[in-house]
Amino acid sequence: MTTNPPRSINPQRRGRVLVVEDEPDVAELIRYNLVKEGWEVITAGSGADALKRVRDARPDVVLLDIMVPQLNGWEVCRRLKEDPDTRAIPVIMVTGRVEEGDKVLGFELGADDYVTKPFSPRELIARIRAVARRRAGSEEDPKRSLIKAGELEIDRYRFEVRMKGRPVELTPKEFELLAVLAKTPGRVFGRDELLDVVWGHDGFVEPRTVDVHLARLRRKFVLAKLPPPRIETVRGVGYRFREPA
Amino acid sequence: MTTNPPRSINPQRRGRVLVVEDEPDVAELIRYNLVKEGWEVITAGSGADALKRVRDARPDVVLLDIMVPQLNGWEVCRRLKEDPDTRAIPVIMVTGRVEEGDKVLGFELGADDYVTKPFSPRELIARIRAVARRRAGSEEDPKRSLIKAGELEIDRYRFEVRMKGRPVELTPKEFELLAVLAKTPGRVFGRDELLDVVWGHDGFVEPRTVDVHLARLRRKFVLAKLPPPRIETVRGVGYRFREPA
DNA sequence: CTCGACTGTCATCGTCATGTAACTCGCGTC
DNA sequence: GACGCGAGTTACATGACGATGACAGTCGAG
Repeated sequence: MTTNPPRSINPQRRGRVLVVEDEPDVAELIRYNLVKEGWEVITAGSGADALKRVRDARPDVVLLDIMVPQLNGWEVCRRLKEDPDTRAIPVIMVTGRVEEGDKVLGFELGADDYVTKPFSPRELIARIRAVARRRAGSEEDPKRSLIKAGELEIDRYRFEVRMKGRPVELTPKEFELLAVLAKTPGRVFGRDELLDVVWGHDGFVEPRTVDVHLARLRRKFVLAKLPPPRIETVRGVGYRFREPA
Repeated sequence: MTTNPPRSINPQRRGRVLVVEDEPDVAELIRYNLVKEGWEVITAGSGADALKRVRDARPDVVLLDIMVPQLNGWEVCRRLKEDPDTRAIPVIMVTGRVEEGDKVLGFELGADDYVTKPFSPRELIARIRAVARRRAGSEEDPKRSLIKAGELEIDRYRFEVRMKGRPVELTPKEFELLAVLAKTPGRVFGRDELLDVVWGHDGFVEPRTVDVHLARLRRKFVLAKLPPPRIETVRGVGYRFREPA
């Protein structure tokens, strides 16, 4: 895909992206890459401006830097998600640093995805495509961040996991790991892959660390006298969540 | 082991990295750390040299210092990304300064990531891993990861093989062997060829080892009371997966 | 500041995947 | 039938890999 040489300019209309970014260099960089991929790009330099542009330009995706003047990214996101009229528009947050709390906070406020600086153009495109596709497919589910697998329920919205109806307290990393695995049952995730998805791209972490977190995850279920989630180890490859089938 | 040197068995094969760096000390430091992690490292001391090495050594990742003689890093990156033949190879820029403008420029030229000096070995490894993995993933269509041959299904996505709908547990080598053979039915693969594809170019393995793995492969099907896959032995030549025709 | 929660890394240990040699078997030719 | 070659099979040593426990560092709450 990335190696499509004969792609002409604007091969197909992909949609409209609102880029909220106060730093002109970065904004221009993003615009350049998006336009090259066939997206229509509009920009806003401040939070207040962003809200205005959303209303009159109705973008398909909002790319939202956290540190913008007038209204910060969190606030803009919150307001967008409050308004029934704009709630359905996917928001991708752009953060300069990965702070654990931020990630949780972001999801609570309804952000649909995250990118942390520095990011590669490829990554950015991929995420925009993903959320845009998600919206196109199922128009309504900001609240369907609820994953069910047999007796297991994972509620991203509340940051809560229940097994047989009983809640299990997990740390952010454990939670994310479980959520990612359970979201695509049967699929095997390599350690590096999990690091990418869960830790993001700023984490310089040993792949083995994944093991440790999974061990802790499993133990918490056992200590709560509950059956642990069906996370299987695929030796030499990675981990997988067993399908309920 | 009587006929083999006692050591030099690579712990794990990760891939090949081209390090473009004119300062020998730095280059050596990087090499040391990468080799320790199981990477194969080749080096280039100038931009012109780098381009040459990329063409004949086909690295999986290029680590590119900006300030190298003859052609600077930007230029090397631009040329790599211009050539359809090398465009897909991920490039990580190494910059001495934290200039925002540099980052932008780097991305416009197609760099996939960058690190700024001074960087920790860990960070370097993490980024190389991430970028290499991303490329490996993006090359293949997830739908095409499913191979079907009669009653046999090979699902790379789940790392699972099913015969008549029933899963058969295989080790990585067995899985890879079966997948390679089944992907091109009818075609005869020599042992050396299979070693190349499945084992990679690193460790030197006896060709007869292929036999052993195939034997284990077949046995696993028999033990599962399932018909073994139609892998035929072509005496004096190699093996072939019989077409379902 | 102290405490505790969370996280990342390392060392250790048991298990299993892997590579190799040795032996057996089948199939051809003389 | 003896022989030779190549493939199937078995047995075994090795070390790669994953689970787990211990420990240190970080961060935020109080």
